[in-house]
Amino acid sequence: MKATSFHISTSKETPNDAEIISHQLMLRAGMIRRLAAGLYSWMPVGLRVARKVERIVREEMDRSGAVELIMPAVQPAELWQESGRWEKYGPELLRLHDRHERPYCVGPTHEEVITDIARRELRSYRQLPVNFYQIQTKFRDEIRPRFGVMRAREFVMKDAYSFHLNEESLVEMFDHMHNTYCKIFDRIGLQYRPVDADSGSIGGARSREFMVIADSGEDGIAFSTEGDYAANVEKAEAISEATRSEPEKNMERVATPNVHTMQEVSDLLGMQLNEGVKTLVVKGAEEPVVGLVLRGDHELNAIKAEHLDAVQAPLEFADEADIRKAIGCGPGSIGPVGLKVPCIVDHAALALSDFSSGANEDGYHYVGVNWGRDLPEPVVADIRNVVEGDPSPKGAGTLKIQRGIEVGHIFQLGTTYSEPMQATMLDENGKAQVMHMGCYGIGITRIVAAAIEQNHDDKGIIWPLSIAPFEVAINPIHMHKSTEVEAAARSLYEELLDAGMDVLFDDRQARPGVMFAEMELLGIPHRLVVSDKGLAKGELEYKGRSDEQAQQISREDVVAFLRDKMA
RNA sequence: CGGGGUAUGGCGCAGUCUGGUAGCGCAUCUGCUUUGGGAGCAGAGGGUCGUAGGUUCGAAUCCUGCUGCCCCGACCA
Repeated sequence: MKATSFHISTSKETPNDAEIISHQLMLRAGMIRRLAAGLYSWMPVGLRVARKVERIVREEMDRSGAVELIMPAVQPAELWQESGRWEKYGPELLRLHDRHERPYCVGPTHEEVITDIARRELRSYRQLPVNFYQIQTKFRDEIRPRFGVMRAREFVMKDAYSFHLNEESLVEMFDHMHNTYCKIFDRIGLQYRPVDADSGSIGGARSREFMVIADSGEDGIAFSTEGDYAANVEKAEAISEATRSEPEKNMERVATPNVHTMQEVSDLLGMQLNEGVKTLVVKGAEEPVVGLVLRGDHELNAIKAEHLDAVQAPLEFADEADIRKAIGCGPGSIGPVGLKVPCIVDHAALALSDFSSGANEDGYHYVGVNWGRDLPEPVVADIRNVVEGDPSPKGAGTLKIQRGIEVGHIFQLGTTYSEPMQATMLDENGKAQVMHMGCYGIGITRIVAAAIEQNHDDKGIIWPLSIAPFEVAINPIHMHKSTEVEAAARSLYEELLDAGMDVLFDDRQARPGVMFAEMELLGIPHRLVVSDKGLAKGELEYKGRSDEQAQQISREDVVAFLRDKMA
């Protein structure tokens, strides 16, 4: 590609509404342009990257035996009513009507459509297993789109759906896709980690997320210092603490006027955060409210809490009026002793002795509280987020926590969709069986942003070779003044094209400083400089994007040299 | 949805408090000079100051409504 016939549009200034580095650099490099909240145009440079990601995903999916198809973006409401998600999905589902006032939605995902296809197309177990995939634009009406294409409303996803005679076959495919995903992220060149995950609104039994490690990630991931245990913090199991010690103190009621937060209470009582419990009040499934008791320094895990039968899903905190009505005091003074509503206690809180808690009376707390003695042994559950240093749930090692960006997610759906939508086929005995399903997603456009989060410096993007918009940039110095430089640059360009390389020839007559700065901002992995000085010696200058120093190479050996660099 | 902020040329901003000819930097265009790290000089083009209404002799500026955008949103018991 010649720069004069391409469209490069870079900026020295950082747009003020871009928070994270990938968003800033994508705008500065002219990869994307915002149209409206969460809606972006992919400009030529950006599209080249997205297409390379797609190509790798497509090649590996094809190699895995999956078959590509493409389904409509707009889907009839009936299908979603059949699966039950028309009601369940909520405002993230963009709903619309056609001219006949028939209801439709813009697909945020395609389980319904593919299940409809499967029940029409797949009649015999002999056709299974089969794995269909597509690379297609999705729309999710996010509450708060942000971070550019990282959390956009419209985005490109690779989604795959597999169908099976039985669960064994599904598990086999799940493991196969797990491997395929590892190959994909290895090929792209990302530092990532597969983790256990909650399956969320998609439903189903087991799921794994593929996380790109980055401090700006929206998810926490917990992993063991020993062994291969890794899980999303949403899902990571906080295992029971050591048994508690014997009571030494008597329970006492103390005045704690005008203190509300756990930190204030602890400071006033001269205790550590982890020597008391806090009680959060949420809406119950049957009772109006339910108390959740945690050790003072721990955080509630909303996902775990809403999986509890007693707790309303989705999780919602009780407001102050509800709390006063049910408990008789305001938030800030609630505790499990004498609590008039059902309560569930986290393992770590249960392991405390002589602890502090709210007294269910405004302005008072208890100290020296002990389970079993001062109040009955409670219902216990894992309802907290794991923290660094927690023991690994799989035995050896302790947990560490990193931030990650979710770029892939694979699920064992089982019969979550096939059952309500009656997707059946005949088994070897001629009996109708409900098909088992798996589904497998990769955020194509999010990978682009995630790759930048992981690979950049103060000059700009540093693309992994596999997804760079161009592999090599040719920067001629004073080409418009030197016919030698021009001729050499043009023949170099042709030679590299013939060698199958993806070349950007900067034939714009720009000053050297401008060319260098732009090529670095764009993150092109390899740079060749053609100058009179070098040509006199039969040399070109080479610099890798993250090299400290440029080096002189022989003009003759350039293709071999680059091939070696790209290997 | 709740809270906060913001809206002035393509981008980044000043001007608003204290009403009186709409400005700066980047970008763009022309010319000359320059040429190995986002050039210099000279000139040019481009803005109904988000929108609707109000106050006033006069509104980017004061008042009211609306809209867009950005940020934050149990972590507290």
